[in-house]
Amino acid sequence: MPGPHKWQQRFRTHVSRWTVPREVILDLLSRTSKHMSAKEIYASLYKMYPGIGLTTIYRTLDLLMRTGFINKFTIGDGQSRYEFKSGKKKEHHHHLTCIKCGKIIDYSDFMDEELEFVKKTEETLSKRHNFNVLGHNIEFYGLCEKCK
Amino acid sequence: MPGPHKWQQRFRTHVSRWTVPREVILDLLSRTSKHMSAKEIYASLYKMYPGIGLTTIYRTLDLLMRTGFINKFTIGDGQSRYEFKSGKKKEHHHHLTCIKCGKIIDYSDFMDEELEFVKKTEETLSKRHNFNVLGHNIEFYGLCEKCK
DNA sequence: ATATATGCAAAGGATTTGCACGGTT
DNA sequence: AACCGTGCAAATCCTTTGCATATAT
Repeated sequence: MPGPHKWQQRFRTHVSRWTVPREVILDLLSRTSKHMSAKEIYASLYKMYPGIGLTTIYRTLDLLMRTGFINKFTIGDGQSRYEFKSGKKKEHHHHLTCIKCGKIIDYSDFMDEELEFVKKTEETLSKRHNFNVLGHNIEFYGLCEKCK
Repeated sequence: MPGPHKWQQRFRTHVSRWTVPREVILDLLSRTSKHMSAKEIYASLYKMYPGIGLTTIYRTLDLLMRTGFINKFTIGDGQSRYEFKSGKKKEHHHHLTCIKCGKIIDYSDFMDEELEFVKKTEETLSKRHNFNVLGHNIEFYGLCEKCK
């Protein structure tokens, strides 16, 4: 078990045990800007941490999503993808996906209007439906330059 | 093969052959307000049209999505869901999902702001990335009243 | 010491593919 | 007649579950 870590505190208060798999998975996601699938995370971690199991990755990702550390989304290619929720406005983005070749483009323009729209919607949905809103996914899809 | 149908024309110009499975699937989706999965569509059609295959349903849904008749989306329970794109403002909606029990709430409020936001985003994304934007999915997720 | 997390193997499901037959144009 | 669409069965692929072991607190 590595030494003290920046998330350990927050993690303990929300969840429970701070373990190596949980640290390395969260650490990996916080460092990449990619939308990683469970398999990709597995492949990436295997180098540093052979012996880690895919099952643990799925379980940890689910836990991290439920506790608000990461976002989960699906973009039609059959596998779920995950990304770190940084909280920094800069790093927040949405997706534009090609339904033919699977290409994903991140965009983070219009954030001022979008942010306002999203915030307002979240608040109202929370109240109206008594939901604890944890996150959102906004996706536009279509055919990219090459595929259309 | 049923008689002439309201979509036949539009379908032919965009796609190709007008067949029974294609008609019944599109017809079913146009009549329901549910977010149906392939399996549910299969079960629903089986009564009227025994002998239809699940494979055909998947292939037809994919075709209908690619040609802009329906929307496809996923909400975390592992299966894709489909809904008719009516074009009518009233019927347009987005989703609020509980990540624990899987409950889906449709909401169609804020449509004026949202519509403007969506339209503007679509236009800009189309230009900037040279995309043919076919649709969008906006989802908020969290814990519902019972699960939080 | 005790409750929780992990890893492996197997199970479960959704979706896709190959191929011969049938239906549209 | 030619080509496209369909249906079945098998194959794939992602994700979840059962259970014995290892680990955090």
